[in-house]
Amino acid sequence: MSLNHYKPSLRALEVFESAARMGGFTSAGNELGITQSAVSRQVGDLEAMLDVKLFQRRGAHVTVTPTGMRLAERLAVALKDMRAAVSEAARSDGMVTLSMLPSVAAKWFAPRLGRFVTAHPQIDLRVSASRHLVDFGAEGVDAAIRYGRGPWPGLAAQKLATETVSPVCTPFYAEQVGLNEPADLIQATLLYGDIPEDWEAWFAVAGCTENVPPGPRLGDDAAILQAVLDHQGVALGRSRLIEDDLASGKLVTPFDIRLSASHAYWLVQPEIVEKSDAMLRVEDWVKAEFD
Amino acid sequence: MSLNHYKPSLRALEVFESAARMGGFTSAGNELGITQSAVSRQVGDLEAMLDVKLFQRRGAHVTVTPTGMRLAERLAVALKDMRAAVSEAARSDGMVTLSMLPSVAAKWFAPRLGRFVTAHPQIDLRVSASRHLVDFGAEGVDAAIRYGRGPWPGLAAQKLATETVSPVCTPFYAEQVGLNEPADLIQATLLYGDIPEDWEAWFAVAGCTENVPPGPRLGDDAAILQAVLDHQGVALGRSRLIEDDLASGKLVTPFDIRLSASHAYWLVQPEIVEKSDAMLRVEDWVKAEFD
DNA sequence: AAATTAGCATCAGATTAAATTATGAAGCAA
DNA sequence: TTGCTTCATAATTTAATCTGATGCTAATTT
Repeated sequence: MSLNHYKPSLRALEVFESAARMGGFTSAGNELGITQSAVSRQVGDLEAMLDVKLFQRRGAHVTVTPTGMRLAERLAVALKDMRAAVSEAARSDGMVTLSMLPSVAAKWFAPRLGRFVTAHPQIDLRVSASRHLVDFGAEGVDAAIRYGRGPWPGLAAQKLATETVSPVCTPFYAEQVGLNEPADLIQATLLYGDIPEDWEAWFAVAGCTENVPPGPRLGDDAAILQAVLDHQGVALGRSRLIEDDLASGKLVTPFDIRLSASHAYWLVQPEIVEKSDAMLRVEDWVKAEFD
Repeated sequence: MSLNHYKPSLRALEVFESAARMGGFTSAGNELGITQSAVSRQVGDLEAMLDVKLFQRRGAHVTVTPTGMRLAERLAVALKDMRAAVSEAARSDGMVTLSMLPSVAAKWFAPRLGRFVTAHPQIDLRVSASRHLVDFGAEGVDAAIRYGRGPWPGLAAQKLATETVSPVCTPFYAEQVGLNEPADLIQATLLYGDIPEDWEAWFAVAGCTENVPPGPRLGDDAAILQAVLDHQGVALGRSRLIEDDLASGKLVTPFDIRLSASHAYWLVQPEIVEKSDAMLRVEDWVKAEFD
């Protein structure tokens, strides 16, 4: 029956889609910059190949059949996607997208962004701040700064830095509650973050035998730091994220007792992918900034 | 800079996608049934056209760049869609898909299906039973039987039939409750359907001045008829949907008082689409069955 | 009814795109 | 080094696609 069993050229599909959308072969030819004759042949060949009527001919007019309509609609979507993907790819040269947690973006990256732009004006560096494990290919992300235990399957991970955690609060809050030694924390509001076990671990390191008082769990580290800045309580601050606020005096660490964090910062990238020049420079810069 | 600003041939994209997925030009060529050389050229031309590096070359090996990776992933999805659409279209010849409400499918269509198949063995008629207003193109539906006021914008609607509604219940239930005149319904459980106002309208037609008692609203007409068959109460039955159960004696209409329904049955199709022979025959059959 | 018009089909030939073959170079492994 | 694999490039061939002329059909106008 069908000799040439279906695997029509994409060109034929493209032409057909236009014909269906424009409602005629002449206007489709117009849109595509080819003649009516060419459109007619492509459509005819496609119909023969699929052994399906895509248009009903009646003299000077053609009308899509339901089958043709459905095919055309699906092709239209796919073609649009392809064109969008292509034009994005064409635009994305010299662009590097870095994914990281909102807290890292706000507290580590943002203060350094100005310096990066000065050092590398030709690189279009973008940050995608999100809390989920990013899908590099699908989301157009080139690399990620992750906070975790690493490594991750299928991904190349380079350890950037470890850090310590210690209680932080505002100077005002420390004085108000009277934080002189770890045991005074019993009187304070403890804010719990992404890794709630850390408070217990810190109390152990501090040699404090009292029960660890409970407190609100706000979830997002950026939100917790904001709460601390608002004099809401004491949180365990990650050394890499509180540098700035300590330097400016907005926050203080009332005790000099630090717990080594169980998680570290990593620079993560898909394994099979080749790094661009821009990417390599971003990578070097990130590593340098973490030292 | 870029002479041939982007509008690469779909073939080039197809070839590139394969190369990215297979991780090499030779194996891509293999997959596509062409030579390595052809792949190399397509990819090279594509890169030149977009002015983007899609692969990093190092002697005998190529590695996708992040940009290439992202492009390839998106193309892969689109190409898969296109191929699926094509092979579905090829398969869907002589097939007609009819959308209707589950209640209509169960009570009107199902009893007639055998007859249709006998009369038109060469037509592959499919029924899509759903309660939402179907999107013909996207869902691959050729026509719909709708119950409503019509017409609908962009759609060609032919009125099939009007109908009447009247209370129905099982003979057992009628006797148990003692349904002799409309006022006896006060003692019964009234089941409310998609158009709850109808009970009130029917009471008015019946000349019954009592307050209409409340009752459960089950929503789906098919569910309501099932509840009636289970001796759960009295519902307003649409004449077109209860024919069978009345004929078989499973249901009775205790009073011969009928309300003309505000809604009618319509055969609905997209306007711009050309009906196939199979579709025309289905259409004729549906109309005939509604008389 | 005849003429006109718009739009599609079809054919032979021209043009362009794509693929091939042959060859060279770059990396990698023994 | 010597193979071995794989990609790049160039010249050539092949295949796909397009064109232009012409004929056809159905609808519309005269």
